Amino acid sequence: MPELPEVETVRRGLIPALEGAKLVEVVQRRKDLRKPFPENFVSRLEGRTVLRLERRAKYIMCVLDDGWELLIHLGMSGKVRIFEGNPEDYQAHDHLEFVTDGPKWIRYNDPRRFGLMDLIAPMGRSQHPLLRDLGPEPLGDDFSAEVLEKAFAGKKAPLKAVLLDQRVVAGLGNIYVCEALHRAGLAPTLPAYQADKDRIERLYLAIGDILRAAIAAGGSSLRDHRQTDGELGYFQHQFDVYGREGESCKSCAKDGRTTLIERIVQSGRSTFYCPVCQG
DNA sequence: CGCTCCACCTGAACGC
DNA sequence: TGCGTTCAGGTGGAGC
Repeated sequence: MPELPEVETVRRGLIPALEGAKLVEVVQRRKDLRKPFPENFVSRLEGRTVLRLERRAKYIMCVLDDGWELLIHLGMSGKVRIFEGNPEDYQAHDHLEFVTDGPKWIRYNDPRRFGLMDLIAPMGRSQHPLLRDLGPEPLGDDFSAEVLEKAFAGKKAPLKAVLLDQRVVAGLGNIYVCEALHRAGLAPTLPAYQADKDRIERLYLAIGDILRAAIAAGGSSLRDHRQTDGELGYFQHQFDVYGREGESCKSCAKDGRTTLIERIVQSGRSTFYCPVCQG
């Protein structure tokens, strides 16, 4: 499910409930998600205070008062909800609960269990196997057209596949890659090394524009994504291509042309694009 | 190493 | 109504 804008929406939603709050009780209902929970997960969290919530790529990092960090990845279907006080009985796939001294009740639900959690030792973030190979944050100072240019050099994989590679730039997924390529007017099938400076500059700008707009809309809700209050995200209404196979291209329509969005499969995943303005 | 494919898991949507 | 098939926002390991 969640790409950078959805994860950032969840992080922002969690701030008022978790920053400065003590975890007075942690309820863990199964031993694993995609990976096993860390050893003694509950006892290592109970009594800890959360100092800050940060985000790296699609990971939420909870910085704890003992220097350790709780790392959360939502996988495809992970959801975090915040309740005031004790919510009614738990439902299927409610795998984890955090009770704070707030008292806010934070619940992690993940039907497909592609999510994962881990504990990172103090100062261990840069060595962590899930984090160490990540590329730059697309909304951070380390990301630029030059970074893309270097990453694209010599790569004959299509732009779609290269932008999904978290080592190139961290946080994009299937939706926002499709949308960014459309906004930049680039064919998803173009071998990365063939993209010239001009196109790369457009792509760089498009990525930032799309992500900022999506965060402002609370992310995109297709099936699973919810904000932490249960509210939907709204960016799906602004999609130009994603999920719009057979519908008309909005930017072509502005130029007085009628063209239809197409769907192809690249590295096993749907790509939506306009064959005319992404020529 | 570069690249593609597949499995991991559940549920929703669709066709018959 | 029910059953089988397909697909889904991610990721890492297998395999070529």
